[in-house]
This record gives sequence, C-alpha cells and structure tokens, in this order.
Amino acid sequence: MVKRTSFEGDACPIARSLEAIGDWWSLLIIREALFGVRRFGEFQSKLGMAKNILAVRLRALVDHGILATAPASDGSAYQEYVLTPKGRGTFPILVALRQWSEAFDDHPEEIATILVDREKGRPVRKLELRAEDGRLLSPADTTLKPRPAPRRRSA
Amino acid sequence: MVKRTSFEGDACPIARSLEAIGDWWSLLIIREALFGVRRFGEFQSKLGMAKNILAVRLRALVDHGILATAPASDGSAYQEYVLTPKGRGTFPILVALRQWSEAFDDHPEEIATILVDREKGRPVRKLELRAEDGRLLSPADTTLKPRPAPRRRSA
DNA sequence: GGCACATGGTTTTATGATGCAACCACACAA
DNA sequence: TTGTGTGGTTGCATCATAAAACCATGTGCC
Repeated sequence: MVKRTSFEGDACPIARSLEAIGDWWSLLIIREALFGVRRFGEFQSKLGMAKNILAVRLRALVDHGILATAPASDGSAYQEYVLTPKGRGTFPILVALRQWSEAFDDHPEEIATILVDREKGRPVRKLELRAEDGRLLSPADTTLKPRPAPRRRSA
Repeated sequence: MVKRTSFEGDACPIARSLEAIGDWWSLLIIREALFGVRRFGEFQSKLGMAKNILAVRLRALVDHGILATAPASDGSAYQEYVLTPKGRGTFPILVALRQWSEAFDDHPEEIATILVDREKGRPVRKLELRAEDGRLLSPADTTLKPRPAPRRRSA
C-alpha cells in the first residue's frame, strides 16, 4: 500500500487535525466559507480549482463535520455548504497562518489584505500563547504531558 | 501543466503560508524540530516516513528559510537541521491546530498529550484573537481591508 | 591502513492524487 | 421544446508519494 499515510489513529492532535484539514485546498475552502461563500460554483470560481476535486473536498469536509449541507436559502432548489461550529473553530488556525505570513514572508508587499476588527477598522492583535496565570509563553516555556486518564464513574 | 497549483504569487497570506508548510509532512517535521529533533535519522524514525520524501521536505524547508543546516554540534561531521526564527514562528500555528483537535475531535480520548506551561505544569490557555483595545473577536467581528500602500520616501 | 557498520542520503519503480476537459443531470425560463 | 446555467461525474494525462533497493561517506575498532 502506498496510501497517502493516514494519521487517523495517531495520538498527536496536530497529526489528527492535519488528517482533516491538512491538504492544499481544505483550508482555502474554509477560508472562503468564513467569508460567507456557500455555493459550489462560488467556491469553484473564487478558488479557481478543478470541479472534481472541489466536489471531493467538499464531501470530505462534510464527512469530517466541518461543513454541512443546507437544503437551500435563496429559493433555488440547490444545496449550500455552511460551516458547522467545528468549521468555525478553525478560525484561529487561519489567523495564525495569516500572521505567520505577515511576520515572515519574504515578499510581504505582495500580501494584499490585512485582518481588522470590524468595529474599529484597526488591525487585530497577534495571537499569543499564555499560561493559565497569564504569563506569555514561548515554545521553550512549554512542554507536553501525557493526557490524564479520563475519570470513569466506576473507578 | 498540471503542476500542483502553486500559490507562490497569490495575494492571500493564508495561501502563501500553505505554499511553504501546507503539505502533509512539513508541519510534523517542524513539530519534531520544536521538540529538539535535529538529525535526519531522528526525523525519519520518529515520523516513520520514507527517507526520500524526508530529504525532499527538508530541502524545501531549508529553501523556505524555515530550517537551516548547521555543520555539526555533537562532534560528528554530519549536518543538522535547526529551526530558524521563521521556523519557530510557526509555533502558534501548531498550537492552534492542537487546540482545534482538542476542542472538536470526534475521539478526543485518543489524544495522548496535553500542552502545558513548563514552569507550573498547568495546561495553557486557549489562543484567542483580540482587537487592539483588547476586545475578544469572533470571526464575525473581523473583516479584511486592503493593505495600505507602503510609504515610500519620495511620496 | 583496512574492515564492518552506521548515517545520510539517491535511484527505481509502483500507485495514489491532481488537473483539465468533456460529458451528464437537473432546474428553470421562454 | 429548446436553451441556458448550476452542480456535479467521468476519463485520461501528469505529478507526487511511498517503499525498497542501492550507494557514498564517515566512524569505530583492530
């Protein structure tokens, strides 16, 4: 088997999320969905991707519970693809990717847009990782621990 | 051409970052590197991936300025792969992926590790997006604006 | 120096994924 | 009923990936 190395059973949460959204198109589809895109043709024209893989990706995202198909909305009998809460939960991932580009891209002048807070129109803050008590954490300030066993009733 | 649809010239910063780290293995390699892995064989055995694509990925990450090759460190004349600042800058992306899995995975009990603050050993806070003035922002509270033209000296 | 072995890859070959174009099914309108 | 637009599926060519074999260099030991 040469199957593209599934991470489905992997214990690492990063690998698990990549299993769902780790391919070239899925995150871009989610990005468009966060901007309100819902229709097949709209995804296809905005992303400029082949229709067959768009169909495959949309199905996979629906299977993963990231998108859901809604029967209609504008009257036409076609279906739409809307984000589930799980899908909207990817927002920090997209923001992190965006901020990484903004901070480290070799040609930042080619980046066309900035993410702003809608109310004030001002750029958002950078995402930062903090400890429970509020201290700012760098990668070196963190470590991994085994997950505590889930408490069972009859234990 | 069927070439895998490069996003190199794309104006969207998310697409640009996916161009560099949007494939199956790169983020996992970076994850290992953040844990201190430096040697080819160490990446290969920990990730269980084919050596040829590991070689291709490492080269690509070096080309993108995410890893750098260091001449040695433990005496042996082999080379090592160490993260650059740009590489360490992906940390929030990995944390966001991890937290997304923790929050939405269908089988969270299979996740083996939790990210804790090294000093206290307590779980870290969730990443959150805030406005300049500190307000917590949801996706709907944000919007995109065209990037302001860079100020030139002779303008 | 010479030999075995480990490290760090490259080459070969098979298969899965991607991209494009063509085709098809259905809804809606004239 | 013919036409048009949306929303896909199917075929085929090409690319990327994976596994295993191979190879080059370094390292340890005598």
